[in-house]
Amino acid sequence: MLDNPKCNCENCELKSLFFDHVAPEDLFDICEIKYETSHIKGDVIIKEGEKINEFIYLKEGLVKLSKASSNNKDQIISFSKPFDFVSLLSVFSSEKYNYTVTAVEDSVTCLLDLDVVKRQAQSNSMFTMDLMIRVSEVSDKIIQENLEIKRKHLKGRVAHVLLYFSKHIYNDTTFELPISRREIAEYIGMTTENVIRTLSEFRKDKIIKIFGKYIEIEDIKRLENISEFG
Amino acid sequence: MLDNPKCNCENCELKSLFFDHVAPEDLFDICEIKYETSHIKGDVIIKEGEKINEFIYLKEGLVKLSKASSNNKDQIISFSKPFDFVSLLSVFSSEKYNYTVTAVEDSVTCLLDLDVVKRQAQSNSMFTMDLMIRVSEVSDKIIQENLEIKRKHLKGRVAHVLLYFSKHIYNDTTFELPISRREIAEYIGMTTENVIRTLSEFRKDKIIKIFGKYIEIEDIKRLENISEFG
DNA sequence: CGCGGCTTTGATGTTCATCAAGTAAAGTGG
DNA sequence: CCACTTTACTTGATGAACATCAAAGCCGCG
Repeated sequence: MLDNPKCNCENCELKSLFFDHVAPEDLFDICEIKYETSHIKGDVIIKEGEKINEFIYLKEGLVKLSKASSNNKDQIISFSKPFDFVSLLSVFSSEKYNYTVTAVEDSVTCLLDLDVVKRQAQSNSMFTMDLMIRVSEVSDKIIQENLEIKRKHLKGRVAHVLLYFSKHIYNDTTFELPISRREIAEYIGMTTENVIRTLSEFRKDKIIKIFGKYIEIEDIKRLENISEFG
Repeated sequence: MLDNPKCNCENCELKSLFFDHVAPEDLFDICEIKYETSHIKGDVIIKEGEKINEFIYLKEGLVKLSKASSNNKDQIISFSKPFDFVSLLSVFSSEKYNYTVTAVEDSVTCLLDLDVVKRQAQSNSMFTMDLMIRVSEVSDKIIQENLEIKRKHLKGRVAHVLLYFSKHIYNDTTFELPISRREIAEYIGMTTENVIRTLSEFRKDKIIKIFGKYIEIEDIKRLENISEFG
């Protein structure tokens, strides 16, 4: 029964994140109703204000969490890859999504009916405990990251973002920036022009190399120094 | 048994927040080991870095949640009164407290042994669900509040803080500011001098009256306008 | 009483946003 | 596939917003 070709949740690498403490037969029920969706870069996965009907989690890719502000300016709250999941945020405290989630790389999400998940949560305390720990971790990360950025100036913030993608997302000193200069600006709360100026300055100072969206960190020590004290 | 004079949790006005779904006998066990503590204004209730041994919640008063930054500057993350509880944040995702909690008004906290609470959480899914909803709400509030502040300029931020205390904390257009000008600055990410200048400006423009820590909002419409667009 | 922290105001300089203008890249419809 | 349009990127010049420095009065507390 668990070999049902439609249901490969047993082998899902994310299973242990949420479903370690769910009985196989319950997992099968959940799995039966799941819905996997592919999104290409730029796709809006969740729109703020929409009613929450599903429990959504990210299987592959990279997404941004944002909120529309006045005069069509967005604020980017955080980025998430699989394993540090985001749609958790509103799911248990609100009827509607408070934030928009957009794919910044091609992504795959898995949708579960929220009522089924809630039912499971109400009857299976170990599962609920797992969820709560996740919710707590995700929130904590966002709050801490925002504090970090807040206490820095322009250069420190740009350096911070570069190091964030290098260390936390790509594990490489060379990577393709998945977002535009404007999105960096929306994330760190500065203007696009000043983000560009700062990147150019880092280039002139031989701290990074820039080829369009491709970034190569040449002098990570100095970048870390700027992030910390600049 | 539930009339045990040492155990008045049955009548605690916070009971329904966390303990609606806890069986009376379990509640009694939890209650037996509880520890109520009074703190005067300025007392540090939780220090960042300390090991988390208790589940702490605020019964009375007002506290601030902060984090020490470099060169002895603090960043204030949020304020909490009873019912929107804060120590929840780290409790389930970390071994140690990530933030410092300080009383900004005389406060009373109730401490429960964390293991006992965790044991309850692991066996009582409705209780865990209640907790999770709380964690989710608290985090969401903090994130949203920080976004609001971030998108505003100096004047808008100061106006925002005044309205925050007026509307969310005191429900009155006249109130005593529980925090110093410096703490306002630490909360909104500006300098003390500029906070003071802005308050003085509001006074000159007859938007507020200032008597030391006492604030009287004279023209709330304009203050709201400044908060929104200033 | 005097010391340290909080508050206040002014003068000055730095950081950053805004405006402008041009180039490159990427999507769009015929 | 090419002309067209839009969006992203880049640099410079200017001014506004804000931090920093300085100095003085105030208040509470040991």
